[in-house]
Amino acid sequence: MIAPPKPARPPHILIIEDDPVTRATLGSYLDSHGYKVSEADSSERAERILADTGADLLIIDINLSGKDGLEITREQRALSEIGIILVSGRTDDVDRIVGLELGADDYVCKPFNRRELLARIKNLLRRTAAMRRTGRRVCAFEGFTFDTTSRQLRTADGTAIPLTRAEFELLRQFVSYPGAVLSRDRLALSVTHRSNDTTSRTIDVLVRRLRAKLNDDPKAPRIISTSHGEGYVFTAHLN
Amino acid sequence: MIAPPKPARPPHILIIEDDPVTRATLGSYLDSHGYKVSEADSSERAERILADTGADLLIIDINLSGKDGLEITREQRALSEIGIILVSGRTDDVDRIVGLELGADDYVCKPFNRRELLARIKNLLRRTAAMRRTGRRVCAFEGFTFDTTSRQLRTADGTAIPLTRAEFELLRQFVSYPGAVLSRDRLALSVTHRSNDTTSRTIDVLVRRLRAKLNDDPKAPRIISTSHGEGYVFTAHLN
DNA sequence: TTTAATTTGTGAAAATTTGTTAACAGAGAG
DNA sequence: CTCTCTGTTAACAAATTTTCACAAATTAAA
Repeated sequence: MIAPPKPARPPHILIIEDDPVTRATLGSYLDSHGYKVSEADSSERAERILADTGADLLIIDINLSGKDGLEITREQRALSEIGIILVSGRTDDVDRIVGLELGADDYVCKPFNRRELLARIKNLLRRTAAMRRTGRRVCAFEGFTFDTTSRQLRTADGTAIPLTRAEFELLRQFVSYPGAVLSRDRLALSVTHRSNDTTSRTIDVLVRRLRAKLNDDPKAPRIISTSHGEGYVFTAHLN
Repeated sequence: MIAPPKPARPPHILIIEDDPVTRATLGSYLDSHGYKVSEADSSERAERILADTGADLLIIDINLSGKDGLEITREQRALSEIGIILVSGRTDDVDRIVGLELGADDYVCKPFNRRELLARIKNLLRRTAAMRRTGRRVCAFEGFTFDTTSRQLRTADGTAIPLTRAEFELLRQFVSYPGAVLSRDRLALSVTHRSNDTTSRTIDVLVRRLRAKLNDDPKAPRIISTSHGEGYVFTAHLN
């Protein structure tokens, strides 16, 4: 068995805020403190970013047009243990309590002190990092989230796509070694229970089925590419 | 090898507050919500309690005579990852920021809303749960609570679901090793003491009955997933 | 460029494993 | 002793995985 490499990367913070000034100011402040920052002006954009790249922590303005911050909180908390900090323009007890009871980790009112928010972010990331270690490992790519603990693959809108054991093992291998060409032999090692000879088409058939579930066209693959004569490569952008 | 049952505790909250009225009011409120509550009027008594019984979460008044709340925060954070919520009579930006930067998870100002504080406590305990999980006797998942001491399974509304001995042993194995694939052989070992019977369908039938009691659809399982050719996995996330 | 050799994609059948129902034996309670 | 409940087994249905035959694509050679 091969140990999965764990590249150290800065925590990824997604700011969901429709006021451009607040968003940009906060974004550059967090960026200057070494975080990877993404910005979204609506729930749709946010969901897109989460599906594509995932995030470690969400900073959500509660007063968004369209789907509001509380709704996003409810949905995301149902899907994962991601850190959530709500930001509101009003000092409203009801909003605050509802937000916290939906599972938001924190609630700060504008105008907030940036240094205070940074301290809260640090503490929350420490907590969620600890949880990630003992808990689940989930990654996101091309509009899918893949949770290796609950063995679930979901689309951006949260629909679960059932995977068979072999499909799950295969995808787990791929996301563990993104960008690396994996030979059929090696893939078979983690997927199959039988001793496979070189003429076996098992992996090819499995790749085909997995591609179908990922809506990946074999003639122009974006997620699992074929490396002729060598094997297959996971070519989607991870996290 | 079957893991021996270890002692469980409901979350233990230690209130460090020198005003007797605030302390007693908050204490009985949290007690009525099912937490184990201890009270201390000084850092000395708090340290004594922590040394004697430990705690999962500290609620600390920042303005204590003698060693103050910030000092306690610094010391405890150096010692452990215990949850810390600071309470202050003043709305003071400096105190708040210093407290948070020392590693306090939260900071609330008096007069605080009890329901809000309860929500914050719940969220924080959920975050620190991963660290306390080792050796729990009671666990919760997907709307169920499972008590390995009283051998009871309950739904969210408190309805008891009777489990047979075999079903109980099976579920205990699953919650003891969440996310791990458990072979039929191993499961059979803990359920009955007849092992190495490859043609037996006993475990399958038991899993089916357990799934039925947990309302888990075998075609899209969320709690007990099948790992074809290997066994079964507990895939719900433990709260 | 054309052709041959090799590799990959595809659909479906075969082999294997799991899900389901019902019946059966034995332990324990009354 | 009879009755109920639990665990086990058998038989068959359904799902998963492997194998196979052949089409399509890619590479190498002429």
